[in-house]
Amino acid sequence: MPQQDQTTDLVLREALEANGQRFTEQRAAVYRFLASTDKHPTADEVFLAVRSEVPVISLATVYKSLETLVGCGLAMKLTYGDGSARYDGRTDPHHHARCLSCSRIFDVGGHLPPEELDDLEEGTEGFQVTGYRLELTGYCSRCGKEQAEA
Amino acid sequence: MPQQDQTTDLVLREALEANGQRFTEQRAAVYRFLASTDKHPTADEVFLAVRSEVPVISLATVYKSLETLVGCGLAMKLTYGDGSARYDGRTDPHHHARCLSCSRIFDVGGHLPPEELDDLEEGTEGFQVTGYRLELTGYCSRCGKEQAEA
DNA sequence: GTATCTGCAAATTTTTTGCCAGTAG
DNA sequence: CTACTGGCAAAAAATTTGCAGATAC
Repeated sequence: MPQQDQTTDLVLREALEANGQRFTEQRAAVYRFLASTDKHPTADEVFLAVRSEVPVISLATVYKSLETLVGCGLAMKLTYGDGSARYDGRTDPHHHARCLSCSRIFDVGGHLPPEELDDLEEGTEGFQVTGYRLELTGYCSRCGKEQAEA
Repeated sequence: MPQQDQTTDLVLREALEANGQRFTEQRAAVYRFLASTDKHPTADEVFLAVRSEVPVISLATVYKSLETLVGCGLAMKLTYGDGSARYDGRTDPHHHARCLSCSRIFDVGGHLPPEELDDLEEGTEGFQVTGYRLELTGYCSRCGKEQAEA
């Protein structure tokens, strides 16, 4: 097992134990895949990818594992209008850009300055804000090109 | 029919015609309901509400009508991790605050200053930004109170 | 008159659940 | 050991679709 995977496994083990959950090979495989990609796969895509490394895993287990990871703060669940949920292994503050044509998700760095959030919170009347999610919509370079050519 | 409904119907009619679609009583009922509430109902909730006014409408038609409205720019489809999509009849720029406890959605006024968006777009490398969506997460006044009491 | 829309029921898609055997701690 | 997990298959939930009759224009 590569050095990097050992580190990843350790992170996972500690997060699981902190939440009173057990470390299992299936959860590790799901987490390793999520941590290794900058894509934002659906549960089914995770299943297909993981199955090629850990042949014995079921789709239901992938769903359960993903929810466990989300519960431990090691992944984020993203939902868009296209039917299935997507999962993101990055937990540092960042945003997403979603292509309206091909539905792929891209990472965007940076974060809003605190004063902007304060301004927004002013209008919330007793709503206690703990976080936020920002998503740009538009067309990725590939789809934008196709549009221009059409 | 109240004056306001006549205006609402006219808006709908024009938007539909601009998109080559027909004005129907079912679409009007769905749109009137969406425009009259500041809730963010699911398709099923729209169905239940509309059915009490227009007894003969089916859930499938509600789904079709909602998609038509979204296509005409008269409504927005919002998805969260809780299974079903929600629809928002407000089309002016505004944000949402979602309660992590009860899952209700609240409107938040205001919009980001353009320079913030420009900053974000810098990191997108060829992604052509057409819009954005910002969502605050936290606890609404009702659920926040319950938490404090517990 | 004709293309579009609706209602119905059936199909699809996505996600969750119950239950028994297996395994981590 | 004992409780938590995984696999399987079945169920549930959400949404979409095919088609015949109805309707807007």
